[in-house]
This record gives sequence, C-alpha cells and structure tokens, in this order.
Amino acid sequence: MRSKKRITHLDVAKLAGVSTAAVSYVINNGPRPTSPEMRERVMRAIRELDYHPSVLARGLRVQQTNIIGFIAYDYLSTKVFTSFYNATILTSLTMRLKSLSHYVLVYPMDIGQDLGDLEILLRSGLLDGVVVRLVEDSPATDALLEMITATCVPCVCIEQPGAPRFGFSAVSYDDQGGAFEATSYLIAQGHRRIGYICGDMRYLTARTRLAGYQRALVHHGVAYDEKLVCGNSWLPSAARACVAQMMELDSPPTAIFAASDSLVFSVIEELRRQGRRVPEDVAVVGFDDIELATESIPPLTTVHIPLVEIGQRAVDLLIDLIQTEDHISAARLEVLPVEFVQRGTA
Amino acid sequence: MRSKKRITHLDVAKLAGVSTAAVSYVINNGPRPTSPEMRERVMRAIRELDYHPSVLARGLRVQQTNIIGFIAYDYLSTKVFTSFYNATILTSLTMRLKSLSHYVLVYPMDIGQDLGDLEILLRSGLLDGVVVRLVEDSPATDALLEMITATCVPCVCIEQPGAPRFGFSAVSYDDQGGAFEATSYLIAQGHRRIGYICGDMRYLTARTRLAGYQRALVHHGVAYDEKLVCGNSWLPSAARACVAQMMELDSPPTAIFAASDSLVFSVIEELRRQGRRVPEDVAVVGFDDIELATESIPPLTTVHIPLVEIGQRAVDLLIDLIQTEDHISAARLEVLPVEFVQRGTA
DNA sequence: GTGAAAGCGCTAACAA
DNA sequence: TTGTTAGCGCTTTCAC
Repeated sequence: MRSKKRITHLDVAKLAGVSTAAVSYVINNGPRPTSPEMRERVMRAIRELDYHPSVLARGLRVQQTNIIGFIAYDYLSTKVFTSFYNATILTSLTMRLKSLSHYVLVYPMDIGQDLGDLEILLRSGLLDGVVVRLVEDSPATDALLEMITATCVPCVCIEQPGAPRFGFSAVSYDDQGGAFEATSYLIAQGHRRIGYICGDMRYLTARTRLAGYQRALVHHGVAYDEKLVCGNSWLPSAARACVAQMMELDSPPTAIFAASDSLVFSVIEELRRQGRRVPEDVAVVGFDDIELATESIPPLTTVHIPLVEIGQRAVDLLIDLIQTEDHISAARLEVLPVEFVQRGTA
Repeated sequence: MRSKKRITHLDVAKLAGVSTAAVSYVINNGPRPTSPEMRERVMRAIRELDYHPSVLARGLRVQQTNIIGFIAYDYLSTKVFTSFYNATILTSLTMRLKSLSHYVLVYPMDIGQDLGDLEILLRSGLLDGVVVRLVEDSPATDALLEMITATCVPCVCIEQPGAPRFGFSAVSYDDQGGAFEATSYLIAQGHRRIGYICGDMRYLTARTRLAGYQRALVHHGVAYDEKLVCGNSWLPSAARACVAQMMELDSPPTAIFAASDSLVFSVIEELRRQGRRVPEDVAVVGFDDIELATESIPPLTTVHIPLVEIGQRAVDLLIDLIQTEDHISAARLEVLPVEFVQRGTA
C-alpha cells in the first residue's frame, strides 16, 4: 500500500513482454480475445509479481466501483445495527454482494438528520448504487428519496417502499397479511378476546400490523375493543405495562398478539409473574421469528419474515438496475410472503 | 452519476475564471494560500454548478480514500452482525469515523475461510486501514494477521490482541478483571457455592472469564468445585440445562455467574421455572451489560464492557497510524477497564 | 492478434 | 499570488 512501491500493470506488461493493453484483456477476459500463450505469460507475471489491480484506477476509468451503500435510515442511528432487522438485512446484503464480488459500505442515518453529508457521498462517485431501509413515510423520508433521485444513483428500497412518485424499486413483505393470518389463527382457536400490543407507532410496520389485526377481527365478525389495543414502544417495560393493564379488564384477553417477538418475551414474563400459564391460560403470538423464537420454552408461535430473501432480492434488483445502462427500467414492487409458524405459545 | 455528464473541477475553474489548481487549493484549504476574493469566486462556481469532487480521482491521486474496513472474523459470518458485540462495535466505529469524514466498509468473514478474497480487497488500495475484531487465537487467526501484515495495510485489532509478533495495536477490555470482580462481589455477599455458566469455550473471552472466576475463588480462599462449572455454548438451552444440572447437586449453588447477559436471562427463566426467586434464593450475575439488562425485572447485576469506547479508541489509533507516514509507530495495547454494575439480581 | 496512446478527475510540483 | 502540466493506474479506441 504505502512504503513499498506499488506493482502496476506496467510492471506486469514488462515482465511478460507484452503491452499494458494485453494485461488488461487477460485480466478482464476481454473485451478483445487473447491468445492462450500470451494469456499464460501474463498470468505467470501476475503471479510472480503478486500483482493486484487498483480498484481506484479501474473505478475512475470505468466509472464503476462494485461498492454498494446500505443506508439505514432510522430514528436512532446509534442503535441501528443492534436492531434485529438491520443486522439481518445487512448480513444478507453483504453475503449476496460478496458472492457477486461487490462490497458494502454502511451508512447509518437519523431520520430528519441533515442530508448534506449523504449527498456528498452519493455524488462522489464512490457507490454504484444504494439500498435504503425505510421504516416510515414522513416528509423526512420523502426528502431523503428526493435527494437520492436527484443524484441519479441507482437505488432500491427495503421494507417500506418509498412514495410511488419516486419510482424506486422496492422489496418488502406482507406485513398486514401476516397480522391477519396470526389473528385469524387465534380466532379459529376459539379466542374472542384478543389483545394487541402495538410497537412504536411511528414505524409503519407497527401500524400495518395493527391494521391486519383489525381486518381479521372484522373479517371473522369479532368485536373490536380498543381497550385490547395498547402500547407505543418496542421496550419490554411497555409490553409488561400493557399486559398488566389488559389483564385487569373485566373481560381480559384470552390471547395476546404482539407486534414483535421481543415484545412477546416480556408479555410472557409478565403473564407468568401473574401466575398465568402460556399457552394454557393465555395464548401468545409474536411477529418476526427472531433467532431466539425457537430457543424459548415453549418456542414462539409467530410470523416469519423472510429478511434474508428480502436482502437477496434487493441486491438482485439493484445489480440489475445498475447493469441496464439506461437505468430507467420500470420500478418493481416486490412483496414477499410471510409465513405463520405455529409453535408452542398458541 | 451516469446519464448526466459529470461536473468536474475543470467546469468549476472555467466558470470561476481560474485555474484548476486554484479550485483544488480552495477545496482543500491548501497546500497553497488563496486570496479571499478568488476563494469566493470558486465557492460560488462550485455552488452554482453543484460540483462534488470524485473520491475515486482524488483517491487515485493521493493514494488515500478515507475508507476503513471492518473485518468481523467470527465462527458464523452469517450471524456476524446479529451479535451484540459486532453490532455495537460497528455502530461505534461508524459514528466515530463519520465524525472524521471517513466511511466504513464491512467485511464479515468465517474463521478458517480462504483469505484470498480479503487479500484482493486489501491490496486493491480501496482501504486506508482496517480494524479487525478477533475472538480467538487459533492458527487461522494467525494466518489472517500474517496476511494483513504482508499487505502493509494499517490495522488495529479489537477485543483480542493478535499474537504479539505481528505488532498490531489493539484495544481490548479487562475480561478477567471483570470476572474477578463479579465473583468477588458474590463472595463478599456471603456466597460460597457459586456456579459458573461458561459460554462457547472456543471464544477466548469465555476462557478468560472463567479464569477470572477461578482466580477470585482462590484469592478469597473459596473451594473450587468443577461441578459448579458448566456449559460450552451461548445458546439459551445450554444455560437452562446447566442450571437444571447444578441445582440438583447435593450442595447446589446459592449464586450463579454467567459468561454473558443473554445467558443470564435463560438462567433466571430456568430458576423461576423451578420456583426459585432471584435474587432471594439464588443470586445471579451476568457479563456484557447489554441494552436489555436494565429493562429486565429485576435489572441485571452485570459487568459493563465499554464497547463504544473500544470502537472509538480503535478508530483513533488507526487514524493515527495512517497519518504517521512511516506507520511503524510502536504497537499500543490498550486494555480498557470494565465496570461491575450492581443492580437487582445480586 | 497486438501495441500506442488518450483520457477518467484530481493534486501538487514546477513555472511564471 | 496564480497558471500549466505531469502523472496516479487503469481501460479501450485507434492504428497497425
């Protein structure tokens, strides 16, 4: 890198006794054919010198770096990667991109934060494209999307599609369908008093799941009781408080549907503290299917989100977008199905 | 990026009626002084054209990209970012580097995996430096460090220092001291039968904490009983099994020290399942001080690891290393203190 | 089939 | 004080 003089393709060319162009053709398998014999000479020289091309020089020349940005746009950027969603998606993106010889540059950002720094990055030419995880649809998010549009950097949204007018491709999952199915399951089990623990309602996902819950009630003719809907946070304390409150109702719930698995753990904890058994006294269903869901006793009945597949699809769409030169390929909105997983808590 | 022609410093120079060099001097505040008047003209042209420099071109020229790699070298790279440690460190690194106008490129890697791809990256000139999180000290890790050394890319290790012969700077924390203190605390509370739930013993940290536990016993003259040491996994099921087993001993533990907070949750769960109260019947202490530690009831007594500070220090050391041109500045081994936090479980 | 050379956008040494 | 220009290392058009 430093100190040592860098080996360039010129060194390789000299040693192999060919032109620099030839070296390039060999390395890239084109765009011009090369004789096997020259090929061999070049390869040997490369090995001998331990030559490694400079991405910078190549990038400058071809205007492409094979680096993709992951923009995690969330309320608390300091917690961004400790969140199950972002961590799982980041992992999935990284793996998929690695298999395509691409790298991932992470860029956490607070919702509402100044967009200037990100714009500098996007306009710097460092990134071939970005995937941005969206969690809501406020004006701040619109502003972000607006800015990205202006930079002309290929972009795919994840989890929440941006406003349609931006025309970005997006891959999300069937949040409402999952909530509908989970609730329907509980109804089918004979439950008529079903509590719903909302997550932080600033998140679109929390609202969509609530909508699915409500739609299921209506669909099956079960009365909606707002006393059975509670919470506005992803924190354990909030879930416990909600449970405590609900169970004091004259007609307490016989089942509880929580907007996330981590919420469910607290729900169960509080239920047990009150001496109630899960699922015998109160059935519980979660959402997410986090890793620990199968580890708990009993294992969680929940809704599986295909986060890994989401990351993979996002990568595929993005790479596609980048390759179709006039990247005006129609925006694709993919909504992956979720899967209700019946395990031990309901 | 594409489609639109890129605005270059030449455009700016023309519009401002100055030389391209002048543009560079203004943008970089040097290395030559510029008259305020010209400065103003250039700045205006930049704004007018909405000019953004190309990192690629700049990088090629100055051999510096302001991109740092984060190599997460662990057993299961597919789980890498869902781990509390990596996620927290990544966040900390990213934030610190952002404040220094640097970017982070993530590179998860399985222990023992082929090093070829990483070498290509390191030799590509894309990265100014790397911080690598180490969790053990096997030959595989040595091989990794060997390779990094050969590439001459500035490197700082995190959590575990590499073998001294590589001479890398490292920032870790006082694992053994923390375990010693936690155990000593329990002894001071009058406990003489203290169980220890090991994590996955392939991790150096699991072994070091065990050593701290043992040292504390010896130091305070408490008998060591190997029947009180159990486990070889970070999974909840393992912790529960250990607790179940220990509590059946003729002389069961009155306190349990677990190698991680997540383990503690399972310990408590199992204890409660057996109808025992925490901390009245059995005191419990964890390690890590994860976010949920304060959210549980009762809140966890645990050992706080300054992961955020570790990330920051690593960044500072690395940036320092990069800037001291002849980066042969002596390796610095920093061991940050941990903090025993007495809360509700012991 | 192969080589020479232009140029990607920038910085900094050299001139003036 | 400011302008000119030679590269950084690579790809690819153009000429042979």
